[in-house]
Amino acid sequence: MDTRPAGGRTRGRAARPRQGASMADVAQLAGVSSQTVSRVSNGFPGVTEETRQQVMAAMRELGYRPNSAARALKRGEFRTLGVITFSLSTHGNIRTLEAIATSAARHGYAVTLLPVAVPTQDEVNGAFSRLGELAVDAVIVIMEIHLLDAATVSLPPGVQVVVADSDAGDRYTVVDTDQAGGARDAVRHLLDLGHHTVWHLAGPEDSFAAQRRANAWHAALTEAGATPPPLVRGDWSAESGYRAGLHLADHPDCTAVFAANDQMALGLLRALHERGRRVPDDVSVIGFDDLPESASFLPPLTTIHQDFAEVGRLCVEGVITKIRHGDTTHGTTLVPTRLVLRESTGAGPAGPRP
Amino acid sequence: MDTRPAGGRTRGRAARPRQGASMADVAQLAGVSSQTVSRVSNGFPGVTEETRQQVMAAMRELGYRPNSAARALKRGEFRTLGVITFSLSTHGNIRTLEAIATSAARHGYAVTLLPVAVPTQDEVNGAFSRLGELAVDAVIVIMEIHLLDAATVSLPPGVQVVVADSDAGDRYTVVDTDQAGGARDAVRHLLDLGHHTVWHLAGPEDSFAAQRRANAWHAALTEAGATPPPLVRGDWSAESGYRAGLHLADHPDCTAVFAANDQMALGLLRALHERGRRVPDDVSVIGFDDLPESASFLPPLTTIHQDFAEVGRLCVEGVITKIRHGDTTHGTTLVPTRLVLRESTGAGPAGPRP
DNA sequence: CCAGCGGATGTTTACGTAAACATTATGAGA
DNA sequence: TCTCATAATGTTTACGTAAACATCCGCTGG
Repeated sequence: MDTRPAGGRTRGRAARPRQGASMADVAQLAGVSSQTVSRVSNGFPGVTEETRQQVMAAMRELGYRPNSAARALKRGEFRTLGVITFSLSTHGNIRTLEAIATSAARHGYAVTLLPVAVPTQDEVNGAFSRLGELAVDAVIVIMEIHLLDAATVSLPPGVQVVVADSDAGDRYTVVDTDQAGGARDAVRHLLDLGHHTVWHLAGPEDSFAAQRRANAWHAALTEAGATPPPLVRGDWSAESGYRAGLHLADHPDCTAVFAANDQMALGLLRALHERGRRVPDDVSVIGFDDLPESASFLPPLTTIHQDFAEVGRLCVEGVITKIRHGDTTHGTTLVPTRLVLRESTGAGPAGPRP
Repeated sequence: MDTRPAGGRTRGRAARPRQGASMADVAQLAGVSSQTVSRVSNGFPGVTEETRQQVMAAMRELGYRPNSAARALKRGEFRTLGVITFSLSTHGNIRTLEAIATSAARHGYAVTLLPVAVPTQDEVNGAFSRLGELAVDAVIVIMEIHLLDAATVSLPPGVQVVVADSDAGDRYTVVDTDQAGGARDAVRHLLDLGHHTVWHLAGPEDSFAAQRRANAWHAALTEAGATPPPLVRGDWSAESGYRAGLHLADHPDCTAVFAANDQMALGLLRALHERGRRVPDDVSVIGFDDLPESASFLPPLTTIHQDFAEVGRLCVEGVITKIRHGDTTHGTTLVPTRLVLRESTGAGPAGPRP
């Protein structure tokens, strides 16, 4: 019996750093060729049950694990998806990322994270150039498209891309929440409750999601014959919502506010409370996102639920389809939203519609 | 001039799926050997400036990108860290992950995500066995240790591990927030404000973080000569905080509550408000985590700030040190917390201490 | 004037896997 | 009994890179 430690080599360098037994080692122990080990390892047919068992036993004994680098080199694919996103600070990005990771795992893909700390152009370029050397077959970008557009570094050839949370269906495959539909639902909900019009606390100007929510808000109002009040600008943060709320509290004719996300709605609620305006009696507030915490706001927040999990899932399936079929078509897939009724919205001055 | 498309091959299979030019292609175009290309690619000395420029030009022309699979195979390392975590649902995990990704990138490492959807034992085992085939040099586990302990699958040999958010310094290298210190600070702050004692809204029983916060709460109280009230159990969610709050609101002698996280504190605030108990006039509330939103709670929440970024950074540095030096020692690194004073805590019945 | 040195570059080889091809058994049908 | 097909297994080779070693060159110093 061979008494050398598992993974030892007869010839060559004493210390192979970290990497256990190879196919050759297993083959030797099992008394077969390494090709047979390969067949067993990949579950290929044409191996006797007896041989298979021997090989399996040898694998167990040596603690054999396929070397994924060698595999990737041979197969020409990594079975890995890259995810580019700047900062995981927003709830949506995280939920999407989580769904991507889960969905990718289900398809046998690993997920590699490419964080872009600061969303400057340099950082984005850096991420994309790093990407070139990265072991990924495809990339999912969770990022506002203008940053992607401005990137001077081109994507490595052969690396497929799907973009989430953006609108560039003409140049990329895009999966996104139906921002416009959700915003429209929010506005209609408030109008249906009898509010003459709806104010909008928008996200930052450079965000397409914010822009589309604001556009849809405006369109839904004019469609319904209501006069859009001046748009109030926030930056997604609760703090900015608070500041905007102090401002809005001074408008006595403001009875309904659609905040472009739940965090700003939170700040808004605080400001209104401080200024003695009751929600929903004096002012109705609706948010967008449906954070887990939103149900515990004061009062619990009526909001538009986004199905981030579905967005992530569709991103992965889209990108894997592209890998499989070398697909180069573009297009946008929209994931519907859902109105979640809680206690922050109530009847307006005109009374609820029948 | 050669008119074949870049990356084309004279011999062999027509369609090499996705993979551009190789070193050999660059070498041929530049009129040098592939070894020289390798030297240029890795920035090694011993190459004339003139040759270097020629090679670089050829690289650009062919869009050459080093094949990371081949590199990994040759070098025996992947320059990749795996991160195991179940669900990215908690603020802390995400912040830690973000810091890990950023810090890893700075060290030239990529980060691969290993999500464990449901924290069942099977799932954890699955993640660990997938890990064996995964292209990672080391693993950072963000997980309660009891799940790691119960995993029947052993880690692949040669893969270093660092655990965050846990306490297993005797068996693993651990980086964690100083849970006990933070909890002690929270309790002392409330006692200093003149509260006779402090109630505790704890996290779930199976969480070590929750357990340590609860233990420290108890210890700090007895140390100070105060009588610990019965512990109230939550599950980290705002909803559970709300339920607990309804319960606590009925105790007239409850003037100060230390919630084990900010989300439960949020629910607690809502319940107290609903029951007409003013914060901080009637009841003081302190949280733990310092979510970005906590400053916009009603009222803004006094809380214990956790430095997740530091935890992530230390995890990466720890694990890279281990990789470099084959370190097998264990030990725990604690990251200090910081008391963030806002408006949810105020003077107790005994009045603030001098 | 030549040995010898050192810098620049080329050649060989191995990393671990798996496709492609080659070889050896086994058994069925003529 | 002797093909010949077929299944089981072995052998060769290539994937792209980089370490190790080999070669070539010009120049310095004796």
